[in-house]
Amino acid sequence: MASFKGTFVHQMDAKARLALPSRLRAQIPEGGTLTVSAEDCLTFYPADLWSDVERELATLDPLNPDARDTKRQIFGSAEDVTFDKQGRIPIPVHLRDHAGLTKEVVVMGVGDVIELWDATAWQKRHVRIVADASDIMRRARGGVPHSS
Amino acid sequence: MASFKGTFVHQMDAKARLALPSRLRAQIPEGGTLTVSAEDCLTFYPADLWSDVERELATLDPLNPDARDTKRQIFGSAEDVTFDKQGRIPIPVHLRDHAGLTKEVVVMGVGDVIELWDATAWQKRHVRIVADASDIMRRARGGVPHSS
DNA sequence: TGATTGGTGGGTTGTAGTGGGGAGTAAAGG
DNA sequence: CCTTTACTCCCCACTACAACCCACCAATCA
Repeated sequence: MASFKGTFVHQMDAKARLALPSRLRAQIPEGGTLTVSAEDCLTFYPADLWSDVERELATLDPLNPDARDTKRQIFGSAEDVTFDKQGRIPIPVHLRDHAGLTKEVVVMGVGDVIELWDATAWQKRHVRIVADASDIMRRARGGVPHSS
Repeated sequence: MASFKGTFVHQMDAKARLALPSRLRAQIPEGGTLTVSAEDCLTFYPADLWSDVERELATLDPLNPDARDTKRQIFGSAEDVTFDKQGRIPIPVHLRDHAGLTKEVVVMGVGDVIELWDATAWQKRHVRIVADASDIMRRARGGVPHSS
């Protein structure tokens, strides 16, 4: 299983291309799947991990309307991405919009996935995380619902 | 098994032809079957999956009136579709009407099937799905009956 | 300091999406 | 039975975008 670490700031160019850091890219030569996160960022799943997600969704009951909406939300916003010769991936418009990506993008290794944040959006969230670090980490175990 | 992902907006032309995105089309060179969904949209089943659907429907109890209506709805409106040389499929009138398709059509990969939505209809539903995402995904697992 | 690797930018080519014309086929009507 | 009409399919043409290629710059390491 891949283990992604570290934070990098990269530039998304005018053609909406984004270079993933070679440190991270080295672990996923075959590419993977990019989709929206529950937060205002994007999540990149390596190919093997994404197939786990699909297996999970396949177990949902096709006769349940909520299950269908769930699959629409997940699959509909997902995109397969591969690297060009320079190690860049194109970011589709709807994903760009969801995460509010403009130019400066924070690429972050988060264990088994990679997250993409708009630089200023991440900055704001980061100071909050640092400030509340002890509380957050305590609650992380509990499963206590939290207010955004 | 095919895995359809992504959301695309395509134009249905005056002759009621609709081009499927090449990303999706590449997975189904032989065409498939188009029919109505439980929601206000159309569902495209790749050829191999459609036979599963038929098998599934065959297991429904013939003494159950709802089962009979279900079979009428699904089989009665189903149409085999193949691509023309430009990768387009013709949308029959009754299917167009069911989904309220006019010109702008949202083509969405939803795992093992492809769904066709009228653009504005999907837009409305999408904001609702996003707003209620956590509830919907919880119910998707539970099988709790839902309103609307 | 030279070489190599990683990130960024730009030009070019191929292909996907769209629209319209024309031929072939089947249905409808005289 | 022949004619007309409508519809479907096929083909061609245009446009726009996406993928590929090449070149440069900066940073790191020997």
